[in-house]
Amino acid sequence: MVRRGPGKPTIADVAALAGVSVAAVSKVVNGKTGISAPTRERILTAARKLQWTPSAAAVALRGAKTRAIGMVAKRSPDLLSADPHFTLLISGIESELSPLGYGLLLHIVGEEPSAEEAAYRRLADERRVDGVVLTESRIGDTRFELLRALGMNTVLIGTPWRDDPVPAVQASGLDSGMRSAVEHLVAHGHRRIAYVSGPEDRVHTLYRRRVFEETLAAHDLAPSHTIVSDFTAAGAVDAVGRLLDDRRRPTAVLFANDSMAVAGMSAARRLGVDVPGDLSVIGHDDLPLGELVYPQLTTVRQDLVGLGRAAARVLLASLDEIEDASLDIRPPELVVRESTGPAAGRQR
Amino acid sequence: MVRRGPGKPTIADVAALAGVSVAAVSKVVNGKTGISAPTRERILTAARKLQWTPSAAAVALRGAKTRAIGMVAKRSPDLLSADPHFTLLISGIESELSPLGYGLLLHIVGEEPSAEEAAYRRLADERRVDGVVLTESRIGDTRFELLRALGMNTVLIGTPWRDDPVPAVQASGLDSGMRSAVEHLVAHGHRRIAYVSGPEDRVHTLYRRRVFEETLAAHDLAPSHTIVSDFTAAGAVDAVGRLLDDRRRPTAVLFANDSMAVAGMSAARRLGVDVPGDLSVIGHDDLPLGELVYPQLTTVRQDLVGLGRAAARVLLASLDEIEDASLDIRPPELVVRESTGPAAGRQR
DNA sequence: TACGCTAGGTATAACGATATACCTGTGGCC
DNA sequence: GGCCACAGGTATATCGTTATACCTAGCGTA
Repeated sequence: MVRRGPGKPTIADVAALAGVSVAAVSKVVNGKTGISAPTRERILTAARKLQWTPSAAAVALRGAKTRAIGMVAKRSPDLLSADPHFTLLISGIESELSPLGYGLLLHIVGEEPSAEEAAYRRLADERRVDGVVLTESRIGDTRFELLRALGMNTVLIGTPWRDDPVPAVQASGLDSGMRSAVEHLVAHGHRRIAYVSGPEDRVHTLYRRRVFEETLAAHDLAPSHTIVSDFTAAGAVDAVGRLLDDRRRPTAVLFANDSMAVAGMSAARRLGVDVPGDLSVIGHDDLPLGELVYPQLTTVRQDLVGLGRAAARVLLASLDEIEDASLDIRPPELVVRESTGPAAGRQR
Repeated sequence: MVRRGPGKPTIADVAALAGVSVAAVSKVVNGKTGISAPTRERILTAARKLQWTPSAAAVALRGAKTRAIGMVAKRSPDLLSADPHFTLLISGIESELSPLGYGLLLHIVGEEPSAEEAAYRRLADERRVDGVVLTESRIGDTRFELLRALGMNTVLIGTPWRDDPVPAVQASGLDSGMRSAVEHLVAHGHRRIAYVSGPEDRVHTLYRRRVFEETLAAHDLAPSHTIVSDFTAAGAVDAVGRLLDDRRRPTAVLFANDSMAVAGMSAARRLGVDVPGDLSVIGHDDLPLGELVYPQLTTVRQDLVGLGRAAARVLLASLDEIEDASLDIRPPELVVRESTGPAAGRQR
């Protein structure tokens, strides 16, 4: 049998090496007073020599703090990788958690309705995390109640459904992105503008559609088409097919995310429709993807990393890890690139 | 002061409700023998009624098993979201971990050299995870030694550097993807073929370049250009610029990942070079992105989800959670789409 | 009858860190 | 000189589970 390494040092080993009690070591590493400077030094040196760090499990058991945050992403792998929305949020969250030694416990569940709830329940029941981040606020969302019942710290990225008293983070001037997108199109002479939205159970889907319609109405216009889609490439291709089939086809389309927009652009060009010559296309989120393609995608930038960071800070504040949760999130703004132009039939 | 909910039930509460000792409860939930069927039922009912689940922290402290796996991704948020490589791996890993109640603790660190090591060290020192997944095997990789020294279960996704005795998962027939990509091009009459690789410290970069050169050599050809890039869009654009500037410009380019390939295609078209008419382009990984764009990207498919799953299984096996770690990973294969065609100057 | 054996439990010591309560020696002060 | 205060510690209960050792009743057997 092999010796299992040094067997992992414990606080007792450090105490023994420094010639003090375990309590003294604990006090030093937790910054409590009552230990003289020379003793403190001896203890710290001993800890360094043994490469000792407090065991997360023991700390968690004692203090009921796990120093971890949970997040459940409800998406199929394919969709997840096609749309790096989550990835950016996660990056933002991590960037705030890391410096404080917090970890992010991630669960990816499929579309089965019960899987998500089960995942949250497990995180809470097993006390694996100190808080959770919720994304994609949905109509009739039951997750808040569940988590409140489980006594879990929660923060939502997005707009709460109704007036749910859940802490939420969102950018100020939330409608500015969609509004300036529509106005950009109108200013370029577009009169028939379509919207391809995400699934209707999302709160932001309805919100953005409302802004879309209101902005058009302010210019005495109505949506030419509104198609409910599903964030997939296939959905986008299908939507574009239907839009272009129409005798009164739109001259511009807004998509609910960038991957649909890119897929839509390709579908249009495959049908012999030039972007932006015959059809202007606008995406949403400003993922790196949009800059990669030709023509580059005009899109509504959303500060996803900022949203992630802000969400993390809200949780950290309610865990008394930081004083002030506030962090300003850049408001959504239109990024004009190459996929939009003057309305067809007007340009010459 | 508000009563803090039910105060979270413990095993003792369950035992009390069932009228047995805590030990009896523990035995039942862990499937040990020595408890009669009726008592077992009483205990299970009590547990259900109280919604009790063992506290992860206490279990971890006792058994030294945290039921969590760690992973450190070393990338900037931008790069991470441009290239969903990691996302797919994570999906695969999660799909194996979830059913067994294991969690994935994710850390995203920037490019600073020390950050990654610090993250691994922290995972190990604090005993937050039972094992870690390593990706992107690098030349002169120090992570294995570090983790071995820390006594951490480790699995590498990719080819180990030298003969490092670290458990690794990779597809069989690893070179088949790159080889058939080159052969596809040669068969279409391409003679001047370039390769835009990722950073040179990656093991797979060198490996693929070797396969690239060997396959060409088998057809009495040599690489027209080899450019070392960095997985970014800017890097790809720059590379394409240099390739097309050359009087003896290549008629085909292979890129080390799909985002570079897509960015490269766009750059070419922006320079008035038709894809695939004037330049054939091949990517690597087969991310959903490749199907979104126009023309659709010919690429080398890699079973990233499978690799993630296999890695998770190796760890689970070494943690005695499953018997057999084996899982077959689909070998890399060429997916021919629209971005490749006959060599320019040959077609008519 | 005494003995052993087993099924079906119970009591309790870990696991590692922390907070609380409790010592102890020294100096200051009246 | 006697007493107190306080710096600088120590000893230990505790968190929730699990594993180990140990009971105990009931039955079969010599």
